[in-house]
Amino acid sequence: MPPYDPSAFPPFAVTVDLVVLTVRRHALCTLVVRRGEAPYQGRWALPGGFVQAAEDLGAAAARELVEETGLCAHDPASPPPVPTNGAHLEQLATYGAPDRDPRMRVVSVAHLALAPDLPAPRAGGDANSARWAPVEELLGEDEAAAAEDGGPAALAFDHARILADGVERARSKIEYSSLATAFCPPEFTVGELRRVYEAVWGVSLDPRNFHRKVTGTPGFLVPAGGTTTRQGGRPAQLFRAGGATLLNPPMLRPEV
Amino acid sequence: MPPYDPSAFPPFAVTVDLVVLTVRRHALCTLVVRRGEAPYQGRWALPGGFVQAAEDLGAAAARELVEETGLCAHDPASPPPVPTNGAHLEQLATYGAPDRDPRMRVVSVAHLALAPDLPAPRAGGDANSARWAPVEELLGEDEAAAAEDGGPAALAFDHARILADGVERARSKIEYSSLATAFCPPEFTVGELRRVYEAVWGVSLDPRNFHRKVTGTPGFLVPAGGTTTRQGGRPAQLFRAGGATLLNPPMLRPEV
DNA sequence: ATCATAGTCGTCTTCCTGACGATAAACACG
DNA sequence: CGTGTTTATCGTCAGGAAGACGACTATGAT
Repeated sequence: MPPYDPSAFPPFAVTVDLVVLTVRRHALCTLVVRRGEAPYQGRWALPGGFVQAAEDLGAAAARELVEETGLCAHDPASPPPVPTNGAHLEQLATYGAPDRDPRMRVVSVAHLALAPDLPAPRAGGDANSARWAPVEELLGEDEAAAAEDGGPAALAFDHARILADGVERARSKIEYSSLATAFCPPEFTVGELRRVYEAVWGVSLDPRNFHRKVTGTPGFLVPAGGTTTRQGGRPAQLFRAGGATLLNPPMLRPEV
Repeated sequence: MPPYDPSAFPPFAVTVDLVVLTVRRHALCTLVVRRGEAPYQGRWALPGGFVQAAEDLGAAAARELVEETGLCAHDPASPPPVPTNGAHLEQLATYGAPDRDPRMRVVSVAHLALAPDLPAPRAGGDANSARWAPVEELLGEDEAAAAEDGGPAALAFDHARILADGVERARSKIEYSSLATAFCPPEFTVGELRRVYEAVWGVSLDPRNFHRKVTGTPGFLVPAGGTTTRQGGRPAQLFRAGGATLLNPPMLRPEV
């Protein structure tokens, strides 16, 4: 079989970028790394890197995730061979505007990862430093903050758009799936899960109705057996994520 | 600014593939073209092509759509400059397994297009012929048909997976958005819209409850003023798609 | 002992949906 | 010209889910 005529198509570089989300101190945060070189030197950017020659896109994303956070991706398709603390990882979207990188034509396949609260990130590879940044701070979700912080806090390349798309994906997907449990440790309480919803959506939910909803949906939560008082107050029952991945009827996001 | 070191990353070819869906004779159909060259010579495949050097991904998809169908893509972000018959076009997912094309490393950014019923497709460019094929026939959605037709009807490359993902996206997205109107002509009746849902989901819906639902959702449908009897029976009121793009509460897909 | 905090169980009202009866307006046929 | 068929549209009713909110429980802090 003849190979493609190299003059028939332009060469591209293909990268993966990661939107790694977690909930820290009641706020939705994302992992950003400081760029050490031009362009956008010194600016914050999403972690990412080149896809290698014989590497699948999802594998490249999982590799970058390990390099940046030590998290082992929990691909729903192939169960993890290593019983480590796993994060949810899924493809988000692909960004390939011709001028998105001034050096050459780069197409980036963005992935979305959801992780429980982690210790301070370890800077990996080519990143000078890394941190968890509240997405509200990076995106300037209210107009005033956007006009004020928009300049200095703005992310490199088109990463603000990628981050916004990833946040929107997470916000909508926890409505109708059990994805919010990916933000929680393996065992968690109903209140901790509720605080995840409140942080991701930026709302406050009625604890009683939330409790009725999640405990009344078959297969969503399974009791883990113990209780905990790590949140203070009355001891709360510990749960584990159940087998159900789809939430029907969905959790309703409040209007305002 | 120095360009990238060409040895630092492997070169990729980037293509766009299209899942073009329409409803024909009560069945969900997709556009497929017959391959004229190896590999998979003579097999059906999704239409697609290389992304050009200075072309955005969405623009490449829109260009391929015009070449294959004559449809002008209706990008929600940028309103169409040409008032032609527009189709909905959105990015679907990206497929880049290292061995998905035996000739070289190809990453394909698949797009999903929804169009009203069209006349017979015109074969464009490098395609020997093109046709609208029922997705049930291509995917073999019941096990018996899959075992029987699986061999000869199977699509080239990983296009069966891409098509399945596109169909699933369409099926879920018409639940909570007004996307089903993209399958209809500019003016349509409630019954025609219901038949779209029935064809895409493969179910039958109660006409009375469906009518109550779509006419009771503010901003979903706006009366166009006339009536039609093109479906037979009592004349039905004509509607146009309203401004509301999100359907809340969503249309519920029946269990079975 | 008292208070603050968080969790859990109920109740009530409202809204939405599914099931289905009934009527209306066209056409096809004898 | 009536009758049957088809499709559209309006109404009614019961069941379920969700929002609002009261009440009680079990911890730790002071």
